[in-house]
Amino acid sequence: MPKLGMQPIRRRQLIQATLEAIDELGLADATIARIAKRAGVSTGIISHYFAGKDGLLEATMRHVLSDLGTAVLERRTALGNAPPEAHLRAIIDGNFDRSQTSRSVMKTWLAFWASSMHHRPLQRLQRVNDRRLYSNLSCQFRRVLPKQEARDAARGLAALIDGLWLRGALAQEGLNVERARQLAYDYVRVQLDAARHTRTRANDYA
Amino acid sequence: MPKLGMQPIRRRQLIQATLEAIDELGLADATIARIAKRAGVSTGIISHYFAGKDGLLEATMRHVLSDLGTAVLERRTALGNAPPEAHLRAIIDGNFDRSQTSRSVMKTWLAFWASSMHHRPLQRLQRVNDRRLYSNLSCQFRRVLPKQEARDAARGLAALIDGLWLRGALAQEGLNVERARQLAYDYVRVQLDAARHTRTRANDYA
Amino acid sequence: MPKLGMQPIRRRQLIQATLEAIDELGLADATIARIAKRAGVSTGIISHYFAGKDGLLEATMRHVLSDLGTAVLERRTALGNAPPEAHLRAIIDGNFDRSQTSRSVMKTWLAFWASSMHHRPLQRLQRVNDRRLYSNLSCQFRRVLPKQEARDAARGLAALIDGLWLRGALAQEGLNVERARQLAYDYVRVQLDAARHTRTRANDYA
Amino acid sequence: MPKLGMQPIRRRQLIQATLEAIDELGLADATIARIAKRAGVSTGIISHYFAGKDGLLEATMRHVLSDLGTAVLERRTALGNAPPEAHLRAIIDGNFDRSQTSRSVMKTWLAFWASSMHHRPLQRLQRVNDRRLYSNLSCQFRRVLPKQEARDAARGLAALIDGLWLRGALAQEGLNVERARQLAYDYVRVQLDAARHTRTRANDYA
DNA sequence: AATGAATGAGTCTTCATTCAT
DNA sequence: CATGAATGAAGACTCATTCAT
Repeated sequence: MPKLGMQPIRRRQLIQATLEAIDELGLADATIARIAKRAGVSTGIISHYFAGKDGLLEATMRHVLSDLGTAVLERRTALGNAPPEAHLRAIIDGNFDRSQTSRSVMKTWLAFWASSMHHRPLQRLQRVNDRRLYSNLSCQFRRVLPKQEARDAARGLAALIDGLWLRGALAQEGLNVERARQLAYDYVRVQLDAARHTRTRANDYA
Repeated sequence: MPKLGMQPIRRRQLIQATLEAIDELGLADATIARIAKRAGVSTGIISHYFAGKDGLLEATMRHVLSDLGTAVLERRTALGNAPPEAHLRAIIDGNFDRSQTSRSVMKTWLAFWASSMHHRPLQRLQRVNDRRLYSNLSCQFRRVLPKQEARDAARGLAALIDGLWLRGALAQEGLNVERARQLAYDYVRVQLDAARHTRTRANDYA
Repeated sequence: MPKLGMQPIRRRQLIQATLEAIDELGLADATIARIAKRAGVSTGIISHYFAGKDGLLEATMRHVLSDLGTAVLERRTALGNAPPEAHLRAIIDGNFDRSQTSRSVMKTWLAFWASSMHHRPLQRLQRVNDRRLYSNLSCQFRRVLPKQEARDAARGLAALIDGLWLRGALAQEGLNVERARQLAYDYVRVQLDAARHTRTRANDYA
Repeated sequence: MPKLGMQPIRRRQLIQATLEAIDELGLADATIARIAKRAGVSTGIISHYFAGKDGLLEATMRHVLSDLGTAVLERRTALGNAPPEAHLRAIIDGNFDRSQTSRSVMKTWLAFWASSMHHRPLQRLQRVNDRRLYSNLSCQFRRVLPKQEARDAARGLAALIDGLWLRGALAQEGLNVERARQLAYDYVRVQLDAARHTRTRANDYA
């Protein structure tokens, strides 16, 4: 019986199995045989749905990326045009969403980062994401900071977020999400405080 | 007798070739055949000197790690017991030393980070390094900050450094070392300023 | 669905090819590439069905062993509880069955004997077989001989059988099965005659 | 200082190391690197003295063979023209001499038997030895047995000796030399008794 | 005489992909 | 839609041999 609409189901199954396999074995040892076994399907099906292993990996990365985008977007749409600090916190929170801080996803991210250096399609995905984070941050900081300061604040915060993530992925004890978020909040506050002082002082001279 | 003392020469040669191969092809495609060809030697020699590919990779990571350690140490020994800010800047400078910011080394780092998640020996090396950076930073902050604040400042700065590095490795335009250092310096200054205010205010109340 | 139930067919094919390869080239030169070529399949299939070369060799030895067991058993089940001499002759005949005296099988045996000294799994198989022959013989001799004599007769006959086999394998002219069997029969007769004399004499004294 | 007459010393050293290596690792894993290390010399020296590994193995087999020949000959020259039984026992004793029943030598024998099937030079050595044993036995039996009986007795005894040896090499508990010799003696006695009966009966009819 | 560095052919194994069913 | 048998290229590793010193 040719079940209808199997495609999305199978795709989700296989992407999930891929994440698990990368978590458990690492990207290098996540062979399609093992992924297929974990998903409870045959190896042939992977080529059928993803046109090869690369397609599956790309789809998996796209999936994780999309989760990240959603996690951020959800928080921000709720805010309307709240002050910059709220939006910046929402972006931070999105980046430290539970969907992004599970060990399996963090490992996958790290693996993708490394292989994106030599894989055009992955590289494109990763760069789009990088720029999105940067421009989101930059845009918010710009509401209260001069252009150059806004950019630097965005660069610093983006680096801080990624760095906290990275060290969390590598550390024995894992990522302490609460603490990471707090450190990022602090960074935001400091940058915004600087803005306030500048403005105040500017007013003094007026 | 055959040429004596070839071992250190060959080892250096092969480690260099490994770095280049990882830079150009990525860790996954850095086969011993390609590494050997690049070094201008036969494949057999790798097993002879490193007891297999894993040994070569471990030695390569150790080499990069040792360069990093040296880069930091050199700057700090010149300082004696200068104030914390000087030491913190020296640590930052060491981490952004030219030996650590070449594209080839940054790619190698990223590759090692990813594979260290599933490779005990690499994991050990990486963790030792991680902890060294943290404890160095923590130690300096502790000279002027209460314990908890010092720790958080160290965590933040370590993450910022790694994050700047990471984003530099991934970015199309590469790492802007000058700007990265400046952002890290700013972070240090902010943390130390906080300390000064606290102390000043404490004095006010006295 | 792909061809079903290929496994037993392929396994038999590959075991047969292994026997031929060992016969022609010796165990040391029976590479899986050559075995696969002889079987008309690719090398990969060997790992697929036997999980590596060792698995194939073990399966091959097991196959030869099983043939030997069958050759002996067939002859003995036909005998019911015939006198010991008949059973002993059946065991001898089984050991010199055509399935065991082809040059290819004899060479394989010799090769396995040699490598069983340093290969646990093969050693186990070989020892089970050795003990089976000894205990079968011992058991039959015991029906007419005192314990100690029965054991020695069994040891002698087992050695004679293996020795005839061995020398047949090594000799230029090959194994003369008829003559070998006759020599073994003679050995049996002599041992049993000794038993009869003893008993007769015992009766004389009665 | 070019030491004089190193050749025989080195050769003996290397042959001894070869025997030990085969004992410990098996022929397949007795690489020249391991043999050389065991002998405390460099690998190059093996080619120098034996023109390659095959030469070393051949020399090793020749050495063992020569020990066997000596063990038999020594015992027989002491006998002069004693009766056949004494000579046959001497041959048996020589074959079970301590130089031939150490585990290391027995393993080596087995390995050589197996590889002699596909190595002309080893095969030649082995066949010369086989025939020597057979003709020695045959010659002694011939002194008291008709031609055909003598040949069969020789074939049987040769097989028995080799079989006892073989099973001793393979058995967990090793070779029980005393028991093996006794079983071979028994075989001789039986054959010679048969001769005596025949002759006696022949006389009766006279 | 002796070394051991270096080679590179040869081995086993793994794995993404294909395809007949 | 789905299977899994089969392929064969590519990988890491081993090892006998060579040769400059």
